[in-house]
Amino acid sequence: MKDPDQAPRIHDVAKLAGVSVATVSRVLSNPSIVAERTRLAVEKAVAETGYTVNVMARNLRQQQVGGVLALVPNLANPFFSAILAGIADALREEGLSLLVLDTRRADTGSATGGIRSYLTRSRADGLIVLDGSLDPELFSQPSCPPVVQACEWIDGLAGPRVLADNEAGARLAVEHLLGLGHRRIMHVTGPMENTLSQSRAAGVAQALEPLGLAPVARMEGAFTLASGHAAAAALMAELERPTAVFCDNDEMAIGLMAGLQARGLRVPDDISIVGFDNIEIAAYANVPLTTIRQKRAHLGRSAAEMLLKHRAAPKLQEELILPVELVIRQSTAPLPPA
Amino acid sequence: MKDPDQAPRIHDVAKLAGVSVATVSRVLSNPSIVAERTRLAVEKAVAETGYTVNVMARNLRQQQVGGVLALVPNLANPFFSAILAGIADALREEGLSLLVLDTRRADTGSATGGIRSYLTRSRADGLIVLDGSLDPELFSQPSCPPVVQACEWIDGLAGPRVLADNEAGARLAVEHLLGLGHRRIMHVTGPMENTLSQSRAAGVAQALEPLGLAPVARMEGAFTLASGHAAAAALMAELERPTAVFCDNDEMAIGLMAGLQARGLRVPDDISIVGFDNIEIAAYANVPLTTIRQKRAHLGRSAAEMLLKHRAAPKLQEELILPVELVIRQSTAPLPPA
DNA sequence: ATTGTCGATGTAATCGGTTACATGCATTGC
DNA sequence: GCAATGCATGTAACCGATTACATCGACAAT
Repeated sequence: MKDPDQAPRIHDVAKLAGVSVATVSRVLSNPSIVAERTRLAVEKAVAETGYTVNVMARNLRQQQVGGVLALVPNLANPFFSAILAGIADALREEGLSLLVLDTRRADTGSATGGIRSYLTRSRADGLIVLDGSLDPELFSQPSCPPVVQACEWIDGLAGPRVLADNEAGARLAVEHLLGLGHRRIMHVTGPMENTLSQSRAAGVAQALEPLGLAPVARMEGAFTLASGHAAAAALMAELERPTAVFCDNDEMAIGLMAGLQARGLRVPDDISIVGFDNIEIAAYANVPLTTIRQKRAHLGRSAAEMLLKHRAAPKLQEELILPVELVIRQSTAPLPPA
Repeated sequence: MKDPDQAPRIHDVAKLAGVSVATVSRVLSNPSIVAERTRLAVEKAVAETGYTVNVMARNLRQQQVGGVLALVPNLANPFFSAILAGIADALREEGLSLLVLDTRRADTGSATGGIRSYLTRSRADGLIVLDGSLDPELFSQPSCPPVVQACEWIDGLAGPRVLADNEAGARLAVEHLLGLGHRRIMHVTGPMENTLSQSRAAGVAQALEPLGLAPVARMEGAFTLASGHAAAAALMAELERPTAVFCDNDEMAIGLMAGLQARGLRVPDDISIVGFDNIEIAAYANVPLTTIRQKRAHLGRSAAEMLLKHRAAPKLQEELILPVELVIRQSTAPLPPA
């Protein structure tokens, strides 16, 4: 060994074992085709040198990166990190690693820096897009690896998707309220340019239309605690005060609940609230929150699995819709007699 | 162009521009040393072919990966994802990408698969370790890239660290309770093998000792809502019921609060509660939570910056301790006269 | 006129593996 | 005895960039 500080290369192992580099490579990647004697000698040499393959060199030769890039709007948001955990799980099982890019902070503008420079086959073997607000044109370059959209989706971007059944979820939530006798229902939405908000609004309409109803009020929030809290003021200002509220996510529901309680309303006695997502804290809120369960880790896992499938089979246009379910807790109650 | 489906290589651009590959490379990486005429011709050829560099090839040649790996115990935990967001931020500014590995799910055992195979220079230019429960021996291989520990730390692993001031935080929390007149104080800890829990326990002791006091009860939780909730039962069972509780994180504080309220105790009238972390929801809890603010994104950013610094300068043993502060809300009140 | 310097560019080695193809040897069939 | 077959292994091309070194022309100094 010339320079003991340098990491050993395959050449060093080959020399020590008295075989060629090809044989060493074969022992590492496909041991069954090399003779037992040779294999043992090579394994011994590997152990003695402490050799590990240089992943970059292998990747270059094999024309693959060994990793998948997830584009998330906000990495700090637990909603997305739960999905990421599912993605990471599925990838690890395939020996792939997870790269993460926070799209809201990264610069979309310049062609050199920014998101665009990550969207190439030489950086990732595939893309999982969790941000529905991106420009579909970003993914149109020929060098762009296969894409799977998850959770949110981009209008004008074809290709495989995996989504929760947002319409059904919103419908379930509102039907639950209707079943309790509520008729004056408010809807606190996410940003309406968001595809998620749009399909939840559609679900709300589907539940109300058969009765000839519509939401008595609608407020556009931002999926944040603060915007839910702000909705409390809007609600109090309504002439015909709603008796129930459906919020597009649990954070807004919790923010709203805090805001209403601060104003002296009791949940569920004075007003019923339903959220969406079933985040962990929903069960531990002041008044445990009735909500729609959405399996986020499972959604992430499914997205990763779909990506791996599509890497092999060419791009069929697949759409996987995951079921959701209603979790009844204590934030909803029958409409009291007038 | 022989095969229009193939991504163009630097060779193709060179031919189109009528220059050598070296010149193209120089235009891309160090434009100032090539003549204006040539540069423009190359840039035109780049635009026409839609060329983008092959990152794998560049990385192999330059012996760097262009990415940093974060080891997190649980990716779905918002506590860590906020730190990750800070890390991602700092890395992006340097043109590095973020790789994430969930250490609890990955297999630590086998030498081939598992965490070990990620801890090599050919996979990441550096490591940010957020999991204090890992075996220090993992990082002792010569091929292991530079490591910075953040938030938690590993006993027996030297090297740079960035931490919140856990001792001071716990001390502040308890001193706040003492200042309100409380003397019977319970401590709900994280797992005691966790270095974080240990230093918070030390801070608690520092605050109590001058008065000759000790926690009247201590319960070991798991940093989860559920374990906080479980602590409520333990608390009620105490003969000398505490008048105040310090919880090692906000999740346990919120779980505890829910559990106590379900048992008819009022916060803060019957009992005061302090958390740690100042997670977003702390302000929107049923009773807004008094807690210790810890800037998690900033902590992540500092860790990344420290890593980048140590990549250049050799390994000085640096330890950065970030200040924390007390945020007083409504879950704490003066001890009522007996 | 000759030499030296400098800036711009080209040539080719290099990073560290994988793998198509070639080779050599032993076994088998005729 | 000789060709055919097959297994184990070696040789060298290849992945696609970067960059040390060589080259060349123009211009300045002697």
